[in-house]
Amino acid sequence: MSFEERLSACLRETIREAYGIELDGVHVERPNDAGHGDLATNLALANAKVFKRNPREVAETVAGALRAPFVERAEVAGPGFINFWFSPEALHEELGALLERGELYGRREVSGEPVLLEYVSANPTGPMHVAHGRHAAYGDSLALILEASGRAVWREYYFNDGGNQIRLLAESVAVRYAELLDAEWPVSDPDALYRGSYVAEIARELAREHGGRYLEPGSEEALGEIGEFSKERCMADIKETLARARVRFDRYFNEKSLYDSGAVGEVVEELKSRGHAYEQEGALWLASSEFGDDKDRVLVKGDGSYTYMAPDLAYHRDKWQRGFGTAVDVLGADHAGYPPRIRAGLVALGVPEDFLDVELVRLVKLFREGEQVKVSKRAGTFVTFDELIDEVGEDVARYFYVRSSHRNEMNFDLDLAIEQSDENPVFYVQYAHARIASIFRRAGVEPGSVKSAPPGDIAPEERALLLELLDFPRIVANAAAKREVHPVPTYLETLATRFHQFYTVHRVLVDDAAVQERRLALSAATKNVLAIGLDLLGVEAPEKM
RNA sequence: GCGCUCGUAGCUCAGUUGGAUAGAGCGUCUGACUACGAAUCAGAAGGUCGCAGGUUCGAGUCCUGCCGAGCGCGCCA
Repeated sequence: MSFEERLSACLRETIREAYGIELDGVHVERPNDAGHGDLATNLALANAKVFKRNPREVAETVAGALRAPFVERAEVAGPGFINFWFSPEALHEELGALLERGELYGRREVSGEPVLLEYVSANPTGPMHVAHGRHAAYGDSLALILEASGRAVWREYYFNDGGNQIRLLAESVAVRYAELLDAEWPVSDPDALYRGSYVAEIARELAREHGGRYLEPGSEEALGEIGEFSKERCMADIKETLARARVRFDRYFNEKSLYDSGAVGEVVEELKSRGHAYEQEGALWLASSEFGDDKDRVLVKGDGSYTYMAPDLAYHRDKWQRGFGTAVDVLGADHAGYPPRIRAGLVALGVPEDFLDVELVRLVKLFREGEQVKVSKRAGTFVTFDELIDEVGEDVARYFYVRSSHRNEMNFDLDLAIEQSDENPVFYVQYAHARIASIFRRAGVEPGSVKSAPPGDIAPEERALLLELLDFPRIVANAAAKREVHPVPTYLETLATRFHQFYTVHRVLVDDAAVQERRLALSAATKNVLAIGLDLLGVEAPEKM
């Protein structure tokens, strides 16, 4: 149990004894100002109405009556805050416990129902671009953070290969393919075609591998084959990029399999039989407005084909049937209208309303030389995730993406990212790790072998560093609960700062054996937490830089 | 028009149930390497937290209105 939790419990106990009052919870927090103690509480102020007494008087009473073995000193300050300082013995005990936990520090035992996390889910109609990169970095780190917080996570990538996107890709490739072979492929709408250079590349590969075998302009069958080929190429390319960015998935789920298994048809029939679908103007509608959506949605179009809603509902029902307790979809903010309608459909199918959670990731705005770059896949004016990694490297790319909240729009200045990539904050954090590794090399000690620290007075810089280290489990738990990744980089930068400050003032390798042992313990703990934290972000923790 | 989200330093961003003097990085300026890595540290400058009200002992945080930006409101996904 953390100091926060223990102190909070002690305070409730003290208040129960002193006033006979049972408070629901006592809020304890780390003050911004080190002069305000290691922990502080505003309980006397926050509960002034309950106590019906002057907050300062309550604070004095509580501070005087508190019995908490790890607290050395409690002081009343300001209008009624109580500030607490830990005893050196308790701090050393915590440091020892941290070292003992090793790489499991900050992790909770896995329990509860597994969560299915779906992210990226880019359709295989081209390479991943920088916005997909943000989804990949956020999703993968979120999965790691959820796992650290004790949730079992299954990662899934869903892609549409049943609709007309693939057909459009096929036509785009077919036109180029025909050109290569001095022929012409007729298309209904030339302006709708994809134009990126990858289209021509796929066409070249098609010609190289299969020659003129599919050169049957206008043939639907040939187009289907070209679509298959193109889709496979794009998917392979996407998987390669994901692997490069250290983004993992347990399963790639394709839309087509839902048609093949009959799941789509089943869902539509079930909605009909449950009385939540009706025919109108030649189409079949889902009565989603009965379940909180703004309006009803079309499930089956007038021409008999399904809208995306049908397979999507089949997919999400499949998630539910597979026994997951929660499904979290990571989607682009331009899909904001999606959650209410898909949730409505699920409720209509008898799936609990809170089964599906959605995290919307905001747009990535690209800038080049101060000017915004309009991204268009069809026009081919986009920057790929691969190109970004080429420029700045995997670590910078991943760190940069998750450093800011996914709920906010991100301005990505390419020139700045490239120019400043050697001053990126990720190196600041990595440097702290490498610096510590260097100390241990010099000392001839294995960091992992340090399991305890001798007690003794500690300097303010050491205390500040240690308190920061002890805050890590709370950071992970909060990040998981709020499904945010960015608190982790923020924390790591603060931790790195605490270490650099400590390092500047105190020498680790000194003659006094007890002092050296304690500082090595502190350094080993810092190295451990930095490595764990960076790992949650998919970033390397280097021994040397 | 209706709905949702957002607005914090020149730039990119943090800010823990509402708490004490709103913090980092980059950029600018000034210092610090003859013992463990200067990819570092110390300091300075830089803010009406979009604007105006309200609730509260206390508001960047909660409520209302306004201004500005983005997204949604398809038989597209």
